[in-house]
Amino acid sequence: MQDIDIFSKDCPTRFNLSVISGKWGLLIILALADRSLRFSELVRTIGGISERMASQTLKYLERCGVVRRRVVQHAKPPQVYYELTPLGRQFVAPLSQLVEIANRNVDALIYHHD
Amino acid sequence: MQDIDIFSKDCPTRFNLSVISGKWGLLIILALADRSLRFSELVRTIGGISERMASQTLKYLERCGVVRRRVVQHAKPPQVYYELTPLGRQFVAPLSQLVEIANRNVDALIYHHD
DNA sequence: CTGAATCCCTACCGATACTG
DNA sequence: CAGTATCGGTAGGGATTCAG
Repeated sequence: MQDIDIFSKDCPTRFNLSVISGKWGLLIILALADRSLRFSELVRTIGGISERMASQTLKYLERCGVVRRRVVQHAKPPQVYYELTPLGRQFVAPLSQLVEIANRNVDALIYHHD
Repeated sequence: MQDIDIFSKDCPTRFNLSVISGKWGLLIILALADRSLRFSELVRTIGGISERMASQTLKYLERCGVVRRRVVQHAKPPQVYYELTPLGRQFVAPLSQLVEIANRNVDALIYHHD
């Protein structure tokens, strides 16, 4: 714990938070919160996401150790499941809280023009 | 509350979360968590942020009702303080939790190449 | 001190088409 | 079904300069 300062320019934690700073990371993590999903299920679940971004973001989250990819062998057509790792699961609670806050204040939070 | 579905394509909440999805929003909110800061204090606090992005992001957060701008009159040179609104303060707790998780797992979370 | 203005670049992202 | 490949637009962001 000790010397980590998120306000420091080169703080690795700052980079780590990029798992949710993108457009889709947060949504994917929450989509997988309850149960593992197949690729196409995930795409259908998250309205507006393209297959390209689903694939790309999943790969990124996997590389960060947040998501695990599980292939069901001998299945035709192939089945690939995605699920949160224990590490990824830790993010669910605070992210859910953020969403709740945003929901509660959905009227106040709107961008006020001029 | 009721019908808000974050997985729906046009969910306003999804947009609202853009206050933290950028590169600087989360850091600014946490920097202002303890006390209000002047513009240059904020820039110095958050390592690596440019004046341009500080100004731009603050304006954005202000428009969203998360940050309030307070000008001290009759001060020369001018003093401008930024502070969280009650709405903004709600985000502090979950965001702190995210940072803590990222800190705890700073080694595991690193992007794994190949 | 507190920004606004400009320039420019890149990374992100959407759309579409294609593959095993 | 589960992706990859390619193309191109756009918004995010850095560097620098200027202004009240």
